[in-house]
Amino acid sequence: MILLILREQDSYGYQIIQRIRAMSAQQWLWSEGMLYPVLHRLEKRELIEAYWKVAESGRQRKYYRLTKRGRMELERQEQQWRVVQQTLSNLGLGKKDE
Amino acid sequence: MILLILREQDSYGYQIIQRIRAMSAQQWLWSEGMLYPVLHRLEKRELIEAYWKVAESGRQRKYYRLTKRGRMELERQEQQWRVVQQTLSNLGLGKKDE
DNA sequence: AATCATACCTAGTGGCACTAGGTATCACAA
DNA sequence: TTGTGATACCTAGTGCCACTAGGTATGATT
Repeated sequence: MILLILREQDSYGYQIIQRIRAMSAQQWLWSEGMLYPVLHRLEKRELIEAYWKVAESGRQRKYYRLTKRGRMELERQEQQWRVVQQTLSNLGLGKKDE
Repeated sequence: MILLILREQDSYGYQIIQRIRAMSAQQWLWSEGMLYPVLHRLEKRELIEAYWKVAESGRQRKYYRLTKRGRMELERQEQQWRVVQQTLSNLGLGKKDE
């Protein structure tokens, strides 16, 4: 999800959480304590990279950018996702119990 | 996935693995070491229940049956799944990088 | 008799999801 | 001016669980 968000545009932790919350119709309320370790892990794997930037508000924000490796990883995961979807669909997901 | 399989019909460990393998076009190769602990956990949560049965082959097999609670849990998870799908779709999953 | 497929199982490890904190700045109200 | 809420970053600790790597046993095939 983070990689998807960063493919749209560079973003920062707090905003990523808001975005997920909004896109899930308030169904997913990711805590910050969850997010930042994930971001750092993604950075370590060189799927994303960080840079500091001062917003118009005057606040420092740590923006993240998708790297080339990140883009490749995202494609790999989209492929995997299709397998998951296809498999669950084959197993009758969504169909009512007869 | 296990609950989905058991909604179709009662099944046993070894067969469940084969089924997942087949339904995923050989993309998912679940090990038995993975499966059995999960089955036991589901049983403990009373989402499934086990019974021994002798197959025509003469072998003892431990069949699992979906319980009422299991059926309810499966519906809950299908709901969750729709949220996940919708959210990822909203975030542009599947769309090519522009 | 050996090997393969079937059929069940447990122990151990490492990673990670999640909770529960902490720090700091800015805006705004009491 | 202090206190509250939103913004914005972070770490430590716990406990579960995904996964690997084993083990046992039977029936069928070679």
